[in-house]
Amino acid sequence: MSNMEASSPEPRKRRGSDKPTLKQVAEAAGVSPITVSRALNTPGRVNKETRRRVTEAVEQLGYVPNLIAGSLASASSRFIAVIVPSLANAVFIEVIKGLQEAFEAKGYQILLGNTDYDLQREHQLVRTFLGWSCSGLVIAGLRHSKACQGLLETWNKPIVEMMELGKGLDLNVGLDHREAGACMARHLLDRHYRSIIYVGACMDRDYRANMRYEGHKEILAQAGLEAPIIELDRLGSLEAGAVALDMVLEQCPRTDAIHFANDDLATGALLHAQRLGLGVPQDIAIAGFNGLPLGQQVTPRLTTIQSPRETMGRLAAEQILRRLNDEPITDKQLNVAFRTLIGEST
Amino acid sequence: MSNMEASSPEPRKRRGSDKPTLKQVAEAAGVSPITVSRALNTPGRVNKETRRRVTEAVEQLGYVPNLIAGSLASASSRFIAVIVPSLANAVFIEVIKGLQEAFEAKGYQILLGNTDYDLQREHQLVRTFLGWSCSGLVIAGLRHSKACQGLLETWNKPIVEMMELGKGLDLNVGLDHREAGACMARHLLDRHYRSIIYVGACMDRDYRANMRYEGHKEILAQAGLEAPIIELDRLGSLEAGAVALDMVLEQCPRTDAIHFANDDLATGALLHAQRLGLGVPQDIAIAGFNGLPLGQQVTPRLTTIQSPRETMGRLAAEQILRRLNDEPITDKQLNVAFRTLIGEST
DNA sequence: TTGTTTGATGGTAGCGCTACCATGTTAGCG
DNA sequence: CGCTAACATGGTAGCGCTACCATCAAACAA
Repeated sequence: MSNMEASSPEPRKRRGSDKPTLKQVAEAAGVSPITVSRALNTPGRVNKETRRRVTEAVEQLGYVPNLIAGSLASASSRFIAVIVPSLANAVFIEVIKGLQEAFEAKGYQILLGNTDYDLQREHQLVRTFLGWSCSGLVIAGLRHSKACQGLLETWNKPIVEMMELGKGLDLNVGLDHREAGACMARHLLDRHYRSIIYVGACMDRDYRANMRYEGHKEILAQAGLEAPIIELDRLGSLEAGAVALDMVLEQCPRTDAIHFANDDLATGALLHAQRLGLGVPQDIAIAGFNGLPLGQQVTPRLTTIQSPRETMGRLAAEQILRRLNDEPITDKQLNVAFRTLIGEST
Repeated sequence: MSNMEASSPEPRKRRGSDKPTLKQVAEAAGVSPITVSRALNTPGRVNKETRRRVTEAVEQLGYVPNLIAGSLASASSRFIAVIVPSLANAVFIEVIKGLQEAFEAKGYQILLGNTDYDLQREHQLVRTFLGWSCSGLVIAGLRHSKACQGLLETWNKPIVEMMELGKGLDLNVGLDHREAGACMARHLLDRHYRSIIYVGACMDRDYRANMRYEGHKEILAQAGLEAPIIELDRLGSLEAGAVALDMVLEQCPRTDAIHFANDDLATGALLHAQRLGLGVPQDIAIAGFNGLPLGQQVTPRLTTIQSPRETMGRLAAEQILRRLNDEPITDKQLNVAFRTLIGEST
């Protein structure tokens, strides 16, 4: 009567947690698993009474749907990959906020990746995120490594490249950095500054700051002026701005205006000028880029360019969502407008 | 010869993308799928030559592992859920940075959720994240809705509740807000301020600010002083700080010191005082909480309390990682030290 | 020799869910 | 009354991967 397998009465100890599954909910509710699935995902397609029984069973068992299994079966995960070069920069944080709000409202979950301005790391992140069957991808910048570019080209889901303007892989939401730099340069010339220096931080990596410098340089050239530049080899911060001011005062004492690559640097310099007893703008004028709240609260208020950060995030999200819902996209390339904020610092 | 099924020669059009799978890599490399899996996940367990053939096939096919399938099969996802009340606050951003760096280095991916200080939303996020089979959870605060608490209690993976100190569900990393508030109150008394007002923002939601107020109140009471408080009904910001200063000047003109719930408010007030031509600290002293860089760059420097934000994130991550690696945990409750930064604003 | 360990590989059987098709039931229509 | 459409539900067959066990050869000890 006993057989050879008697020593192993249970089929086999398997992996997996002991959490209730859809099947158990189905049994408890007296329906088939597929009906439970429908009751949870497309309630409209299920009879009201059945739905009630299902929700009851869910509550009673404390069932939490296994989203991983669902994603595998449906080959889509409601993840949106977001890849930015830095979290230290308030600009990206605000863009992310815009993205987060727009996507969360539609039930998408953001997977956040941070490249630290390293294209190798960017490629790695893209690979990983593709592995999660993301529904879409938002990435900062138009420049990627060749391998990464190839990976993205064959990926047939919506992609937004943001922050800068240009023709990219798929969708694009950005602002014209060259024009922004030119704009501020024009303003400084209008105010009769003639010895203008540009100060940036890590511009080999933050190449968008370099694009602004190009615009700046072009305008100065048209006015027959040189466009000297100082590059710091540390990321922008208030402290770095203070250091930069010292460098300018020492190396180019006749400078009458500094065009900073961002508000952190500019505000740091402005506060440092106060400590040094320098008048802004009488002794030296200071301009920034981004329009962070900070710059608008110091005295004198910082002249800067308001970049629409949350808006950029929101627009990027809307473009992706439009694609995902098969809605028409009128313009694959969105030029987000910026605004010049004239403070008293110039 | 023909049969009834002839009209459907192919088995059936199935879902799923056309991306290469592990199986195809295995065929290309002339090994079994399981060997490919091992070659990718535990290269040490595979012969060197076999490994080479596999990597070659991977490269050639452009294979990207489907992490969703892997997670389902292994019932673990290398996701870490991180739930914070707000992304608008620089404090949480820095904590997240600390978490991100520590987890990313070990190959974990953060799933970020934002409750907007809403316990209902928190519960919803926890449910969703549990559905992703996260390996661990980091959540801000010790207070959760009852349902959420229940869900977490039965979840047998590492949890860190952070930001505040106390006995929680599992692990805890935080600072003693009551003591921090007391500390600053003592400092203000030392400096002979006697008419001290506390100013907070949305303290029903930001209850940790309230804990600091409790500490503040206790110290003042010991000195026989009242502890008046003004609560703003908007979140902390530079602008809100300016508004708050106006309120204090109007409602309690004899105030000689303001203890703000955070640096944003305090710095906003400080800058506004300058605009009004008020001397800080001669006319009014100002103190904050957090030790954000901003407050250390204004003149006078802000007196504040340095909360170890990135450290808190890093420590939280380390606790989780220790659990995940079955390393011993000496203390389930970590009290992160804070430091009083005395500026010239008091 | 025989037994035991180690190293490399493979086969089987799911993980928990949803896409796809099929079925039955009721309503609507000429 | 037959025919179609709409609704409600169920069965089957995977999604792409890994846990678990088994196998087989080579190495080594007794």
